[in-house]
Amino acid sequence: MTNVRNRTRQAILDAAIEVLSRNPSAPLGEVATAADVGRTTLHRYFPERTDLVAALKEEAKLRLDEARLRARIGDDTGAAAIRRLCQEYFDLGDVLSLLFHEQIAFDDEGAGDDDAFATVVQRGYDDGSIDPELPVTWVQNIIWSQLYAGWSYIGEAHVSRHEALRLILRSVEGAVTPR
Amino acid sequence: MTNVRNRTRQAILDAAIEVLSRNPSAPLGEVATAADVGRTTLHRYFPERTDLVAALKEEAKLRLDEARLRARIGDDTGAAAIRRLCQEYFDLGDVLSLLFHEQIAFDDEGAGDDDAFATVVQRGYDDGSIDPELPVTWVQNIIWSQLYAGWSYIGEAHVSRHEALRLILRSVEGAVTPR
DNA sequence: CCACAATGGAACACCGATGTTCCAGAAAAG
DNA sequence: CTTTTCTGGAACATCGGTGTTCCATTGTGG
Repeated sequence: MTNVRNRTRQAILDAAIEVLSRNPSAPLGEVATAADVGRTTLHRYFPERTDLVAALKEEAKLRLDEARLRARIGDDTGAAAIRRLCQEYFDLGDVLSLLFHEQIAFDDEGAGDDDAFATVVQRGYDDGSIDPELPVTWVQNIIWSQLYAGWSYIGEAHVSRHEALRLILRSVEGAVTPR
Repeated sequence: MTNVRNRTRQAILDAAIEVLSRNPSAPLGEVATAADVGRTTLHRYFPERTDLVAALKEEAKLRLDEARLRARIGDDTGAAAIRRLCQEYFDLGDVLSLLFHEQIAFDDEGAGDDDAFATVVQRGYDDGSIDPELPVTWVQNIIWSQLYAGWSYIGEAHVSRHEALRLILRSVEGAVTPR
């Protein structure tokens, strides 16, 4: 039934996120294996590789939106909102690496997201928690790059997720706060 | 003669840096074309793809070392030294993207480089220009991720190299300075 | 000018990933 | 239990990148 199909489809997507985030050009067979599914079945759900990648972008965008909602970026000062946003994004884990390796990142998030983010930063300019010298897009870049740095740091330095998150928040705040 | 050979070899390496930094899995034919060289010739200098990649790592390490020397990281405060290091690294351009896409980055730079860097950061701890809460490796991560962010920012936001560098330096300094 | 080195194009075999088809077995729905 | 759906393995054709060989051409150095 459609229930089974959804479950299989989701299993494939999850596996794809895990595998392709580490190696964007991994063969589809690896994805299928990771999803505990035959390669045939994978092709049944996503006829071509591009179809899988497209669905993956959708999925990523979805999770990104959810994270943004959880962060309640409308509350508090701009900097505080961004801090919460970083925390939520951090928990996305593999999705982040995926967003990096593919060039799906910023521009592609959909206009709605960009606007919401711009509003937050603007609020930060006004309430004095974000340096007005830094353009909105640059603030965005800082966040992404620090998140990526944090995740790779976990792998390199054998550090807990918690500690990595602490460093990320510290660095982003330092980079964004007016001097 | 060996003179001609060196020139050809270098042309291939330069082209490889340019092409593979944008797309690490680009076919060798593209590299050859970019180098104005026949694919046959490329194979004559680098029999297998892995040979080219290895030589590329050498070349990158070389340029990295040169940049570090130019930065004179032994002088001034720790933060000032790191600032100059960022400037020099920034000028490496494509090499940076290459170092990112391959996993050649940090760990692989050779122990000598790591030690030199650790010394600088330590000096920063002592002279109060770098926050002692931030581990050496994390400072390293900040630098790399901000440099990468800066270069992608140039492509996205249509901003001059100079402006991107300014933002990088501003952000790194903010992230590293004790509060 | 001559000999030798270096080059690039063409043709080839090879390999791994991709996408397709077919079929038999498992699982869910009725 | 029976029917229908979903699955996964095997076999296959195809395609693009890789690495090799051969040969004719260019050009560099003596």
